[in-house]
Amino acid sequence: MDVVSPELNSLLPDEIMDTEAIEDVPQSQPDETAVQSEPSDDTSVPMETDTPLASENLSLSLATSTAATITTDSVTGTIVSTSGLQKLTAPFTISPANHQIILNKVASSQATEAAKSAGTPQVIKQEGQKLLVTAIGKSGQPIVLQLPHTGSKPGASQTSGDTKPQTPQFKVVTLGARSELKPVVGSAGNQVTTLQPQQLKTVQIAKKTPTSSAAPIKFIITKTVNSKGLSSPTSVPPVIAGRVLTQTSPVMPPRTITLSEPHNTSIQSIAGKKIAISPLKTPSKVTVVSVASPTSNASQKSVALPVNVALGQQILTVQQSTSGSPVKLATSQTTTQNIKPVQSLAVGGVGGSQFKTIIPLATQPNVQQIQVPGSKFHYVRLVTATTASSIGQASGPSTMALDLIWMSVPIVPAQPMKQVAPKPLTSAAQIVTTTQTQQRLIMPATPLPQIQPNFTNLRPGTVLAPAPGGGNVGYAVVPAQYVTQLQQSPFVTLAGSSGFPASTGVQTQARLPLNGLSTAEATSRPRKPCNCTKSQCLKLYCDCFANGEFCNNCNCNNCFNNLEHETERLKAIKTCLDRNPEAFKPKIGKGKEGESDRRHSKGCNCKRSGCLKNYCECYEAKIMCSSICKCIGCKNFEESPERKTLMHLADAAEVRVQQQTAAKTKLSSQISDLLMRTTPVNSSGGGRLPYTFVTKEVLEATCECLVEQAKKAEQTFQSQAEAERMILEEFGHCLMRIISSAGKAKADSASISC
DNA sequence: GAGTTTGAAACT
DNA sequence: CAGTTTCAAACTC
Repeated sequence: MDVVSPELNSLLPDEIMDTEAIEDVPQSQPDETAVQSEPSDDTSVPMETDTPLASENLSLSLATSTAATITTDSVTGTIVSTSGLQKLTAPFTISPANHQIILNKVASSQATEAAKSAGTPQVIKQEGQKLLVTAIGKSGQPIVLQLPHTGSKPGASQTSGDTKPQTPQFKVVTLGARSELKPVVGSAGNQVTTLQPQQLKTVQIAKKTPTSSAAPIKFIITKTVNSKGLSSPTSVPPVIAGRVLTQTSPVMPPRTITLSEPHNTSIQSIAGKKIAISPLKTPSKVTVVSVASPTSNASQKSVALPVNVALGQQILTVQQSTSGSPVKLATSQTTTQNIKPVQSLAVGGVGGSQFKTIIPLATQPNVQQIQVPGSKFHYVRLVTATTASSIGQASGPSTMALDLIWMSVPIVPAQPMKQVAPKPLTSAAQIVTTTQTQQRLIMPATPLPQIQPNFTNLRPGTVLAPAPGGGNVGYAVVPAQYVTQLQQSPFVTLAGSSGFPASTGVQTQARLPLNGLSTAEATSRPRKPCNCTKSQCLKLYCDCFANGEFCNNCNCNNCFNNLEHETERLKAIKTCLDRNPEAFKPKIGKGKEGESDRRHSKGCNCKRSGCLKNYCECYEAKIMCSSICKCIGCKNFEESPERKTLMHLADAAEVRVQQQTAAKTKLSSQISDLLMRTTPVNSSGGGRLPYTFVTKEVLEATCECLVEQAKKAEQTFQSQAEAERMILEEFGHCLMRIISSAGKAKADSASISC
């Protein structure tokens, strides 16, 4: 196991790297019932830690037994929040079909006892927040999430007399596991324990709330890497730190849940099982992502089930790997104070697949946390097993081959949750065929015109609950940049077949909006590989580095912008931030207050390009120069005729490219269609008849007829002219018969095809 | 593809 | 902060 070395720690700002607040929470609830059943006491806090969370806490839990008994299409009940001084009751609906639970606060807390008596999972939900819990693929496998306070109000929920910062806690609880898989849990004692089936493991990460109002909260990142080293980065919008409880039955595979609290988060997927998530870009645009749940299937065997659970402002992504598709995940939480051991819970996989839990502990080397100075984001290097047998077997993880996964854990203050009216999946959404055991993300190919107006004002992470009975699809608003990544990831395409075919695709590097480019622009074209030769990709000359990305599939030489040179990279990051704290922030941001247009944060300094070439950062970002630009001879302003001309030309060129592309596509399709035809039958009425009817046999027969006709003329002593006429006449008859036969065959073919 | 131009980043 | 150098992308041929 790797831990952050003192050297690395020293490189990072204290306010970021100080993770002492992360507590190693003892697994005080080793059995299912302890976790499944929330305390009957309304004032009790359903968390294992002794830190009172009060009203800031959010908890959502689903009892294993209860979930197992959910066989109807839906279960409706009430969840009661009993966190501290605030009592919240929230009606909830559990729909096994979609495995989503939408919580809405209600004014009453009366359902506490009812829920308890009925064995109903209790969910403690913070006021104003909405939780969407998506089970991992099927009923009986609910994900229980408990969310602590958002961190935006540090200490707000503290009880009187408690001078210590509140300790929001994040917990991952996994109940049971597939028999062939064992969750691996690291403990503070540098131990690795293996969860037995049906054994409940509670991993809780405590985080002290920073005294600052901008309390960074880290959250959850889910990363799935299959056996081929492919990963499925999932962006995690701002989320409230919380608890995640994953329940698995003995026959069900353990769940892998990675949680993070990102802020300005960008996820970078890198081939080679390395994940780098950049926090350096602030999502400026949100895209609606519908989260679909698979149908219930208790017998799922090989499944890739990505589940995005939006929690507050964040989306939890839970993905279950398929066989041969190890899932690597990590739970990490950083704080600005007091590093304490952090446990991550890894869950097993299916049949040789690898579910693993990475448990970052300050004293243990299995997780390395690296904070990007000033970026409110840090990397977590996860040590994971790469051999299916090591983890998938009950023999324990001691023999597992370790691999590394890097995940960024953005630190973001939680944001208030927006209530959004449920929107059913509409036809505008991209159709995703959901297999019985698979869960897919459904992302509208178009902005869902019916609901877009509502979405445009939503904050990332907003959860749109599916309309009651409106199907099994909900929506979560996530930064658009994440959608691109999702679209690239098996989460979308995937989840698919049991063989996880989609995951076999090459994992591409994250596409981040570059310097203010719109999401569409950023996502419409892949990020260019850098060609750095002298900077080692550790200076801002390198676009990859500047965008907070690792180099991947680049053409650079002597590249240090990778995990192999983490020390150097961190130094470089620190150097850049020392030089310019805004170095990794998007250059294109909002204009002055009241201005809606984007503008370059520093302005350009162009002298020769007239700001009408891509040398100009403003022009490159497709924005006009502003008053802060120091350019000379600028022509990149609204009324500039040169700019308009260029724009028109660019538009025309783009149209031409699109047309050419469309023409090529059409032509290719037509060619393919022609090649695919086995019988060249002309489908158009009155068209040509199939030439294939003029076969060798037909020709021979025709010739025989003509010869026979010639002989007949000769035998009857016909003149040459008459003989020719007879032969030609016979030839005509032959042609007529050929045509007739062809036409008949055509008709027969048509009738068959129809 | 090589060479040139350009402007941001880095350096002094 | 200004001037210079370095650097890699954009651009031209």
